[in-house]
Amino acid sequence: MTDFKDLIANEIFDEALGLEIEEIRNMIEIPADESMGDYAFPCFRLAKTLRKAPQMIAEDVAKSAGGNPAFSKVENVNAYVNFFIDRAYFAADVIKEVSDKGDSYGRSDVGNGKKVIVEYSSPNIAKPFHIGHIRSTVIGNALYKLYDATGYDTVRINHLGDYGTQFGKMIVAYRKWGSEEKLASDPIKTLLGYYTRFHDEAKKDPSLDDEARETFVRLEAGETEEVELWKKFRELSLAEFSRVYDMLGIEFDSYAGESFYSDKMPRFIQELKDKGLLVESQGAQIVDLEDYGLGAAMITKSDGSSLYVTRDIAAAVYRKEHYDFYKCIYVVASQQNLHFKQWKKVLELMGYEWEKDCVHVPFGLVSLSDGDDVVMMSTRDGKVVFLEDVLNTAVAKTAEIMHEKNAQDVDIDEVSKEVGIGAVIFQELSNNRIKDYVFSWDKVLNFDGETGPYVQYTHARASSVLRNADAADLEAIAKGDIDAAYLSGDSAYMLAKLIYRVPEIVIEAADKYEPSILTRHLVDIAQAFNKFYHDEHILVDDVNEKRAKLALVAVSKTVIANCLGLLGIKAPERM
RNA sequence: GGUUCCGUAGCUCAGUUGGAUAGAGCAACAGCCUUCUAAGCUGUGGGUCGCGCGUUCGAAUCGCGCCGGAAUCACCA
Repeated sequence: MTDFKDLIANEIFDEALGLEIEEIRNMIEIPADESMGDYAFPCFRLAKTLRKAPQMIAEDVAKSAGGNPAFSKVENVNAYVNFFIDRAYFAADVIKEVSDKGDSYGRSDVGNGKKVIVEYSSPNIAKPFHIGHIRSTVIGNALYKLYDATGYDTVRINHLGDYGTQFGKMIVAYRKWGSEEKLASDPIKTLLGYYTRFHDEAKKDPSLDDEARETFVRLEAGETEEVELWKKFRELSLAEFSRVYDMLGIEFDSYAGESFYSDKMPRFIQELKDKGLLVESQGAQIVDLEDYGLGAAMITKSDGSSLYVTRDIAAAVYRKEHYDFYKCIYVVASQQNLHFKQWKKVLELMGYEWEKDCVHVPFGLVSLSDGDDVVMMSTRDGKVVFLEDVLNTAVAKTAEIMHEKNAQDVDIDEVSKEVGIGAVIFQELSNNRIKDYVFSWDKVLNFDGETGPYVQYTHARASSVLRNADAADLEAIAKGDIDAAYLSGDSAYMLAKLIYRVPEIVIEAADKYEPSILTRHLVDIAQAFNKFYHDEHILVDDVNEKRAKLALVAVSKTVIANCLGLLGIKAPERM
């Protein structure tokens, strides 16, 4: 595919301007308005060095840069030099590229096989998956796919919250009030019941908390009885989580959670001591980070047991030694910003220079509305929306709509899952990660406008047009036997331009750890396709015109499916 | 109180690493199915880009100061 910025930079280049080709390339921008061309080169900055009015510079550049057949027009407007690309040339270029690449259009090899670890989802064992957990899960999955698509060698880690004092609590509760049959029949709800009961009782009798801490100490010391119970809780929980992961189509390469690092910590505690970083404070061992404005990072509690930071240090070093990563990405809520800053600082003080390659990718908080108030989700107080309920409701609503519309030749069972779950994922990925939001049923169940179903619908619509085409037409476009001159209308051109940008958008989304960049672009593509669909009749009598338009439809369908795939969403043929 | 993040249309949000007249969707209203899927398309109304000062040829975007909201600040993760 032609790189038009390169092409333009080479046209503009002139030693008298005093700019390298690469500098010129970086200055080229895309005008806000179509009528001002496809690419623009602003000359303001040159005014100083050339000691000439920017308009005059633009005029000169425009004069010398014309003449290439790829451009239909090059003109200056005030200080801008505007480039108009020849539309037929452009459409032919884009269609050929997407047709050749097919499923791999949008992928690139900028990662050059370097190892990238993505840690995401990481739920706490023994607690239900709620709507807050979807963020790390879905954003992390999209980032994994984006890194995979840009040529990195990826490892997906589910850093399970399967350790810590909470398991001391759970074991104490189970021993006091537990029942094996209840646990087997509905594990998560039963475990959750123990957990909430523990907290209620501990309010009255604080000695329970001490008992829980002691129990965790025994668990960490490897006492058989505690370890057996903990194993049981972990396995039962994992089985339930995998049901949700299956619905979302999400997999992991490793489930090495916090417990995995339990026996790997003493080495680092010793190392911290040896390096003179560890200080005793009120019976606990800390690293003092006051000088960096980061407070104190607690490494071991006064009873000697470990903490979050300790386990994360062990995990990071283990991963570096085991995977030798180029980059390790942590998709974890912004609530833990301080924790990650402390942890990185400790690694830095320990002399691990590669801590710079560890990236915390934070995301905003999901809260619930409670009357006029907005409240944080709380499993304990029952103020919680379960992810599985949201997914099931979205699927049911989709099936209802499909029945209303009398969908023909469609497996409603299958497609309603793809669309309903796709809607939930899509919504999660459509805003900037960092934004907080308040969960709303109306919003997740809205399938109009900038939504997953809208994009999927566009894909199904394109598929439908292709089904209505003749075999001879499809054969011709497969061979590339088309006349792109029929694709110079505004809406066809707009669509082609958006498709052209997909590979760079994928790279940008990965670089910025921001799947929403791709989601937004995908909505733009769907809008452009629908406009094209309405503006121009596709299956016209004129064979050449029909084939050119069909080629653009086929290419659009491929691109939409590829982009949905990168977000972890299915692209049904009919809906 | 310290630190970090957020503030753009009634609501939810984009805004291309400082550029040309600030854009979508939802909601409201008005149109478009005897041609390819109306989960669609077209149009109308709706803005002191939280406020102020500064840097610059140029600021929603960068700096500083306020105002408002959120998260977080040692034995949870």
